[in-house]
Amino acid sequence: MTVPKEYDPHIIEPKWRDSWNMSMYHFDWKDSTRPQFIIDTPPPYPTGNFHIGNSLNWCYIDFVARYKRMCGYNVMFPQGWDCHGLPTEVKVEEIHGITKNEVPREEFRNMCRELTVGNIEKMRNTMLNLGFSTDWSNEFVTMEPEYYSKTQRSFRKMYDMDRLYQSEHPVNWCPRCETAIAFAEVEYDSRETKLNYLYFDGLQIATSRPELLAACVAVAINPEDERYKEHLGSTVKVPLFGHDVKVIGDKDVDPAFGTGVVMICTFGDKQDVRWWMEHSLPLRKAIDKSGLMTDIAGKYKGMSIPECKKAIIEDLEKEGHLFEQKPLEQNVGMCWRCSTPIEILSERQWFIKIDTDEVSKASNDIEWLPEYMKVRLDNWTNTMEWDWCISRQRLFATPIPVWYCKHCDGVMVAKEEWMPIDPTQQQPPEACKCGSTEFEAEEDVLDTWMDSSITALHVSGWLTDHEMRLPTQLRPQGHDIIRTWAFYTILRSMAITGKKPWDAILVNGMVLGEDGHKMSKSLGNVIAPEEVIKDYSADSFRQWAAIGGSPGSDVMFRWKDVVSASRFFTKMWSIYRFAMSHLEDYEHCEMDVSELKIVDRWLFSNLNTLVRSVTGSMDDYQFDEAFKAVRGFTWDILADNYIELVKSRLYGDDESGKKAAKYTLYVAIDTLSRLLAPFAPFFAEEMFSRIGNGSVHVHSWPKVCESMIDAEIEKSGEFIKDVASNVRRYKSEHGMALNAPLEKIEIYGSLADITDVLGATNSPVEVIAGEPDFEHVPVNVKPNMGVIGPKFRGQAKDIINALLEENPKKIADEIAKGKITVKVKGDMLELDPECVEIEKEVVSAGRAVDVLDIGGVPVVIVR
RNA sequence: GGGCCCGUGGUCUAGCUGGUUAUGACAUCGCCUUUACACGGCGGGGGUCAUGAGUUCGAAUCUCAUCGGGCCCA
Repeated sequence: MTVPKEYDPHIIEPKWRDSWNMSMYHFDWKDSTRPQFIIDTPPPYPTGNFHIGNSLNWCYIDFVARYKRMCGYNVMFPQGWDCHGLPTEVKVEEIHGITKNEVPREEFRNMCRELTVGNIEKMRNTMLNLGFSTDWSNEFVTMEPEYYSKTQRSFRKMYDMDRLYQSEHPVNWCPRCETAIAFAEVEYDSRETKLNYLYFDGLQIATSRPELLAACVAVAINPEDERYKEHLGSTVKVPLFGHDVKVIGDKDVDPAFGTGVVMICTFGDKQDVRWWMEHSLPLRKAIDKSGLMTDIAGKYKGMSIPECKKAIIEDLEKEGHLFEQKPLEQNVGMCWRCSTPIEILSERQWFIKIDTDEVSKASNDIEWLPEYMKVRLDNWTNTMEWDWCISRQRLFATPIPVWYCKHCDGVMVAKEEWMPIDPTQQQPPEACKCGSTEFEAEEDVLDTWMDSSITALHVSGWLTDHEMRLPTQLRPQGHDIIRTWAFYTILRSMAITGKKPWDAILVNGMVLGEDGHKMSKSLGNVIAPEEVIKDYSADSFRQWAAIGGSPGSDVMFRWKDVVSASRFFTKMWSIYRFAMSHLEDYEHCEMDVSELKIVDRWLFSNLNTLVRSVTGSMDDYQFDEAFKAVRGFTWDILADNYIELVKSRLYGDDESGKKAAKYTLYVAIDTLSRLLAPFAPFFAEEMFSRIGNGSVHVHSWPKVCESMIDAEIEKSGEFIKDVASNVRRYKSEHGMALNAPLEKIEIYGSLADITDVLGATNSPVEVIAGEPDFEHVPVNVKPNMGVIGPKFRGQAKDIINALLEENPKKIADEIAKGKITVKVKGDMLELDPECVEIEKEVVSAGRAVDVLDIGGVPVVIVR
């Protein structure tokens, strides 16, 4: 049982990674004795790079999974991959030097699949290196038939429930990606643009989008606006294009903005859509799907939006319609993937009806950690105006399982038993109601959130032979996708099953770079978890994740945190090595408290307090608190004090004292390896491997032994510790070697057991009852605010001042008699002794000794 | 424009159901080779708790305002 001098994570971590039997982390579908703990793990997008933000979140998940497993839960920590999406399409085009339309649809989709498979492999590898206790028997891949058939079946089910419909409706459109996108995919950024003042016949209007003049369908004013009241209901001519539009009134028009007259276009922005619907205005499409001007733009047809804007402004100026331009700060909606400004186009799309009440109700029934994150979902839910557009004009995604009859206007939605199915590759096995067998396939595909919003259903066994185990217990995710993933998952779970998807949602923060900014390639502050593993270790990385901050808050990545993490392991290893050197032929068996020394019991009292507080912190998902407590105990209590105090016993001849110290060390090491297991699975396993049977990860979480927690023992132990450390300091201050003996140490108090004081100071110790034969001078009166404040309230301040002016000796004498009399503003007041504390100083009376005051007990050192 | 979070020694942070001397880490300075560890031990210096007002005997903690930072949304 040799313990190497140094802990080398680059040997130990791969050793355990490669030898662990991962089936110990599998969820048992048949087990009904243990409570289930199913985690709705986020399925990352397979970019091939498992980045630090993912890693932080996965560390949190793994802390929970390992902890719950040790506490006796039947834990499922599944792993999914959210494969579909545009970035992969773009990457494939780049790698193969093609555009998606140059190869057959299916071939292109295969190229995407191939790239994704490789990327998943790379990310899986990082996860294994980080020591996650993933349940690989519950892995899912959204592009695989097994999964996307569920996406398609969910489509069919919601269609049957009448929660899904097809309609022509304005949608957010990215002209670069040439697809519709949902509101959740729109990001806003402020840009400087110009507000153009134009003449519409006699009316002056202000617009930031003159290129949409061709799409102008009305002019609106505020009905209360006295300046324009007479124009209400009249008609004006649109400059350059010459079509007539009506002047309508709407209270949402801000009279203070521009001229107080706005033009309504189909569509310039979301407000236009509101007005368009409210006033039943006609539709004029001036921009096509590629972001080019259409026929109705006349001579501007075929121009891009910026080109058209420039040309129209020139023409307006030339013809005298433009009379002013002012700079305008504007928030522009952009595609979250490519940052292209979005347009609002009216297109035939598939939508899911949004029942905001249902979502709110479910959200109220879910525990939000931290709680304030719930507000973000509520704000989003309460401002929903349109339904969720779920169709996309892309290739690499779940096909919409629909055909259109070529002979009638019948829509054929695939039956569940036909799924998975790609309508562009297969014809429906049935004829249309009209008898025709000629169909046109729906070429649109589903929004990828349609795949990922059923993860909770998927992992809980929906549509399998297993018993359905919804709700899951925990959804861990970032706050950046509350309005998407969290919102859609709740919506879909409620719609399909009527159940909430999870009991609790744990929201993690973002990882910031060392400069305090969000990590991004352009700022050059990106750190890959693999770098940290290479330079330090996975356990050190995990420790950074644990102590960086409480979940929900953004966490800064700092190398020095990783360094101090690895120092902790060095320290722990050194403690471990020391303990093991004394435990070589140790056989563990239970020991009675009576056989333990005060210092041992002091250690046990602290250890059990530690277990209690760490357990509480873990239950509250406060990993930073939990780990800091473990670290504090290990370093301050175990290493700096306990070990120093028991060394003399361990090296000495007293067998019973030695045995007690060994027992204590053994239990401390065993307990610490279990407490560390969720955080540092490799290190804990290495520790445990020499003292326990099998993997620490299948053992139980330590239980608190309440009877070992004893305030009296802690006080005595603390006193011994203080004597030892004060004597240590005394020797240091007097230039003595720390193991140099003193002539004698006299303790004026009571102490049942001086063994460890003796050992730690290497000096004779005498405990003497009573007062030392030199002066014991009260030097300070300390009013006890906690007692005086609530008792005397308004008078408190005067009492305190009066006390401070009194002679400390007089007060001390009065305390001895049980009553303190003090003169406050002329009145004599009686106070209880508990109202003050007296600080005393021990003054040696000419003897050649030094006196230390340790917690009020005089300790005399004779050199 | 609305909502949410935050402002504590040089840096990061704990405390924030009000109570005496504000926690810890890193950095810094001084001392120390002590049979686990110098990636260590012991000790020191360094804080108008963003600002202002209010409530209170008493405010880092509660209330309001102001300033500053971040995030989400319109």
